[in-house]
Amino acid sequence: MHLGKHHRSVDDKGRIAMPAAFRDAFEDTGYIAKAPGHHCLTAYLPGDFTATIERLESLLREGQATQNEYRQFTSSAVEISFDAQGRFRLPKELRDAARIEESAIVAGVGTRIEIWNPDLWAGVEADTDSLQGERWL
Amino acid sequence: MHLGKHHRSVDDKGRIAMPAAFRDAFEDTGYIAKAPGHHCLTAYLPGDFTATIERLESLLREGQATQNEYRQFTSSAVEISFDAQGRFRLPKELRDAARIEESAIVAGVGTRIEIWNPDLWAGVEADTDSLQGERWL
DNA sequence: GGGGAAGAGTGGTATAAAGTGGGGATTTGT
DNA sequence: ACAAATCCCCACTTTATACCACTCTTCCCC
Repeated sequence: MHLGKHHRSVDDKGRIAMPAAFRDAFEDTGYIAKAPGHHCLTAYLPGDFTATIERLESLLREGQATQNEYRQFTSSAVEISFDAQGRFRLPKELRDAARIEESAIVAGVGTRIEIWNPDLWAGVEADTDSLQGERWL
Repeated sequence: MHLGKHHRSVDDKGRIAMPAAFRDAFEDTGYIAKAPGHHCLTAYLPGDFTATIERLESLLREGQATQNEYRQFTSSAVEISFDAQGRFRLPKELRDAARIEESAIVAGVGTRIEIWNPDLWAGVEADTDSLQGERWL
């Protein structure tokens, strides 16, 4: 279970410090891919990533997903590793896709971890139209 | 069942003493998240928090809740722990969201525990328009 | 009622960890 | 061979965490 929102600087080498709260969940490596819709990126623990791939492949066999969806997801994904300070490198390709420049929001979203352009994330928080917490509080 | 209202100081490190009346209900940890509408914060026992998350995820699968609702709730949440004096640390992010500065009201609200800016809490107590206790007294 | 003990609430200090920036060697590609 | 990108260290600043000290109230028990 991943919780909490963290603002992180992105240096000119594309390095981002994984928040300590999430870091322990990763052993040595992890995976990052474009989220469907490409508004943000999603970071996966190794086990979660392979499970996601298998789920997608299963949908593919059942005709519930397209080959191009499969192509986009797998080809956007990269394996990441951490340096001695707990940082990982986000390839320029993925930074551009999510419009991430000098800083980013790393958010724990329950089952997943998302990486956002701060301005786009502000849009998520401004979306109060859907706030109807009475239903689940 | 949580009852009672307690005024607590918040020091410059964001520490708040959990009222002794509530403290025993928490074993070692608990969770705090922004309440929908963000007028206050809600503190959860570990079991209550996971139950709430599961309720929300269930609504999400059924299309009764949005991804942004899920993002807002999970990314606002933090796990808390208590020091030897029974205090927990409230991150600045959450203090700002609930406009909590040098003191706060910690109130037992039956099924949940809420944390308020004292002035905003005064507004709750001043709201006598909606008092219609005849129906349930 | 007085004295003492225990618990609750508050404040401060020291230590460890997290986050950030940068240099230089090595690799990669052109 | 050269430029660009990547990797591996090292250094510094800020923030969090653990620890210790003190006050005040409450509750016993004598």
